[in-house]
Amino acid sequence: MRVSRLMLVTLRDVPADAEITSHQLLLRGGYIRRIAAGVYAYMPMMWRVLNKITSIVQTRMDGSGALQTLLPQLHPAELWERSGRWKGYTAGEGIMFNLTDRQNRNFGLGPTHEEVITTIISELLHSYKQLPVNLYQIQTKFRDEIRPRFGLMRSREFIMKDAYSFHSQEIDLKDTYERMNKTYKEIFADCGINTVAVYADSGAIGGGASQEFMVTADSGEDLILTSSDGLYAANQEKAESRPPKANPLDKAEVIELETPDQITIESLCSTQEIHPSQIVKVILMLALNEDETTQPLLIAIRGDQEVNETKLMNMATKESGKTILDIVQITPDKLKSQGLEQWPFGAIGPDLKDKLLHNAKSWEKSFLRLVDNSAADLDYFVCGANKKDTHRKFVTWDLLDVSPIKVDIRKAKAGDHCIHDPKQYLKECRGIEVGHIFQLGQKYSKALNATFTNEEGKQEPFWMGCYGIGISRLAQAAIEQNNDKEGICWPISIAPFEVIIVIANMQDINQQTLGEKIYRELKSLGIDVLIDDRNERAGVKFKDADLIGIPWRLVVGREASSQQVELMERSTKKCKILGADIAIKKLIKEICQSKTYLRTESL
RNA sequence: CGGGAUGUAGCGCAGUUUGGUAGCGCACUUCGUUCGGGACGAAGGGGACACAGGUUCGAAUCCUGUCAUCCCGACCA
Repeated sequence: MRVSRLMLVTLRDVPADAEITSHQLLLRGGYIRRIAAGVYAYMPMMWRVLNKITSIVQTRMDGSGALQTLLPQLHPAELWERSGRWKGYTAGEGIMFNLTDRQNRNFGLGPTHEEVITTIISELLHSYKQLPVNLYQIQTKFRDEIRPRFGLMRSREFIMKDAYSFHSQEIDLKDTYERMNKTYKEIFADCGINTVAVYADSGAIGGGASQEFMVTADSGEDLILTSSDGLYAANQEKAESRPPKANPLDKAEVIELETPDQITIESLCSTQEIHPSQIVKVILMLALNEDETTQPLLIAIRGDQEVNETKLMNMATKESGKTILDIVQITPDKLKSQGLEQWPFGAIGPDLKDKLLHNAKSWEKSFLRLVDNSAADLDYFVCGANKKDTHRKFVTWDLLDVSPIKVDIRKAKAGDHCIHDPKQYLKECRGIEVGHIFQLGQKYSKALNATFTNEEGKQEPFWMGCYGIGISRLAQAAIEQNNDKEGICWPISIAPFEVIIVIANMQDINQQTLGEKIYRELKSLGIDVLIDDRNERAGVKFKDADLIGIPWRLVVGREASSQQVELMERSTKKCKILGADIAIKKLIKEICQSKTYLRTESL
């Protein structure tokens, strides 16, 4: 390809609405154009990058035995109603774009494809003998993100590879899940990016075990906790740890403390000379259920610890048996609108009585009481007395006439000691999620009544797994991980071009002739080569080549008359003056090496 | 949706306080000189100043409303 024909438009200034490096470089290099919030056009060079990633993904997925398909983007609401996700995905802060057709039927624009694929498979496959299968597609997805940001990182229209596997037994699902885990590691390695596999919450997709693949980068939206020995890594949403040791409170008879205006842990501790770990703090929340009921939650946790909202959501769902849309705090306003008297916020103990709810207009009449292990393990502690400006000291759980459900809803933090080995502690870093694999189990097959006949001749819901990779996000994440102050340094396997030939001075006929000759030769060898034949000054061409990040740069300049060229590696800036023939040989060797690596690994 | 900020040429910005009919740098066009790290000179082209009302002899500037974009929280590949 010729730069003169590439409609290459690069920007010197950084567009004001781009915050992170990778987004700025994509815009400056002319790779993408914004059309609306979270909606981007992929320009020709970007499309080449996406195709390279796509092709790596296809090679590896095909190699793993998966079958490629293409599913519709327009989904009938009925399908989503059957799985029970229509409301959650469209109402309130739901992320599914939806519309009605001319017959007034509801449709959604596919944010994910479990419903569609499960329906198809259940219609098509009826026997365990036809299983397992693993189907994937590479396709544009739509999610009406509450806040699109960072260019392709969180866009509303994006390219994703998603795969769905169907099994007759759980063990077989686990097998495929492990194979996908391995395949993903190969895909990311092929793409030339470093990822960390972390344990993850399965979130809205639901189901059992799940793992995310993170590109580590300071701009990442997720917080990752890893153990110092490298054996454990998890998203903070999921991470488990040992709480720091509490400062034990000596045994004594319960006393009441006067604690005027000491409604925060800090003020309580400094005035009463106690340690946060000696307190059981109580947080009052409301679970807004899908069936439009509202369940008050009373959560107790040790004073020096914080609640992990994801874990809380999961435990509250499990214990209440209801689908929860959201969890919000109970505020004085909310009490008022329920026609309830005000509660002594700041001095509430785990034994707050259900009686206080009896006059509520629409809330459930008793608390769902959860206590985090950190608080449940305290022998003697300080807690609110359920009276304004009053706390109690030396309280025990036996004294309180309540039996909350013991759970882990504590937020693990950097510095906490690990579950698998108390000698190890957690460190934190940020990451960009580029892949996620899930063992869905039978969640969707049950909801959609998708069954097969098992070996005993009985109907059984399919065992399912699902596996996603954000293709367009991955492209940007690769830049976030590979750039310098001059621009992008694409890993060669996903670079839009492998080499750029820069003719330093187009006026010089020797340079032009030699440049064109090398261009033809590299092209005939199947190398993705770009030639900068623009009538620009050398400096401009060098700046552009650095900015757009082509891995190899071959400059045909002053030494062209003696067949000498300059070969530079973009990422290392290592540069050599070589005879043209030798430079070509070296290039072929370097580029083919990266390609054969790809092929041999996939066997 | 809540909190904060910004909308002036393709991009980056000034002008808004104190109303007087739009400017700078980059990019673009033409000519000349230059030609290995975003050249220089000269001459050009491009703007209903986000939109809609209002105040005024006169509005980018003042008032009201709307919309869009970005940042901080919930969502996720």
